[in-house]
Amino acid sequence: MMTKAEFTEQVEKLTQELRRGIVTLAVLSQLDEPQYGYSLLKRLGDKGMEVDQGTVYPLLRRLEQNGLLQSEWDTEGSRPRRYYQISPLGREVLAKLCDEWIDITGALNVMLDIQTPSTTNEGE
Amino acid sequence: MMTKAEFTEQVEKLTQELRRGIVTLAVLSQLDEPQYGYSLLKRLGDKGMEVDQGTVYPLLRRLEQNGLLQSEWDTEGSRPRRYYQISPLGREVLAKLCDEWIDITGALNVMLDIQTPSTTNEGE
DNA sequence: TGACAATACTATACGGCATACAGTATAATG
DNA sequence: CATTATACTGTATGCCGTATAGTATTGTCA
Repeated sequence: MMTKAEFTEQVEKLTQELRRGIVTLAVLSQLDEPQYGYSLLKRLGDKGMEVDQGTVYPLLRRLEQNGLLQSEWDTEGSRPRRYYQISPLGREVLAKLCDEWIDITGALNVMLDIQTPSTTNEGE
Repeated sequence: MMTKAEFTEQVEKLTQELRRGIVTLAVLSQLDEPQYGYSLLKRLGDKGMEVDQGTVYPLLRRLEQNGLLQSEWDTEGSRPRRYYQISPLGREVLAKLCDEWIDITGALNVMLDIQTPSTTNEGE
């Protein structure tokens, strides 16, 4: 038997998996202008994507390590901040990922029978 | 330095992460009518979502273990097939996940739209 | 002024899942 | 009768998000 709590837990676990990778896409898309971890965190939250500190900071480091981001310290302000910005390579990758994203959402929305306002309703 | 091959590899890795969890959603959505692994595999492919055997079979087992699917053997046909179908619990979970999916895509599409150079030129 | 919350970052351990890889076995096709 | 497509099982691996803990500064309010 499955209790209500276990049901919720299941949903949360699957939702987490659902968000996986998508957060990366979101982050890359928001780093056209340089931002530091904390500000990015707030910005994503403002736009309706709540992300944990423990997700964002490792993610930023990973992305930089992979060459998709560039960063530098700003020690002149009130306190040291590491500003991240998308790199040229990152832009290329982002473009590819956007394409993939469109494909994926297209396929899935058909399966889920979701009416997307962006897709043209030609045919049928 | 990043070679072309490494670039592609990066994109593929991130795409994989992007698809993560989404495949689950796709599978659940396609199991209103009972299907066996192999037919599901083909069906997903037909709808534009290529998935590997090594992804689908473990996924089906996991989902059944979690109570989201029900399955039974059909040994009467030409060869034994395990037919999977979504369970009542699975339906509930699917509904929730759909809501999440809509939220996530909504937030992300806004973020990605901001990036499109053709749209807003305000602000600088 | 001194305590506490918010800011801002780093580091490590853990668990879940997709994939790779390997294996088993039957049916259809030529 | 051998090869391919079908159809499933099982294990090992790697990556990532999260939890957790830790460090240290800034701002605020009493």
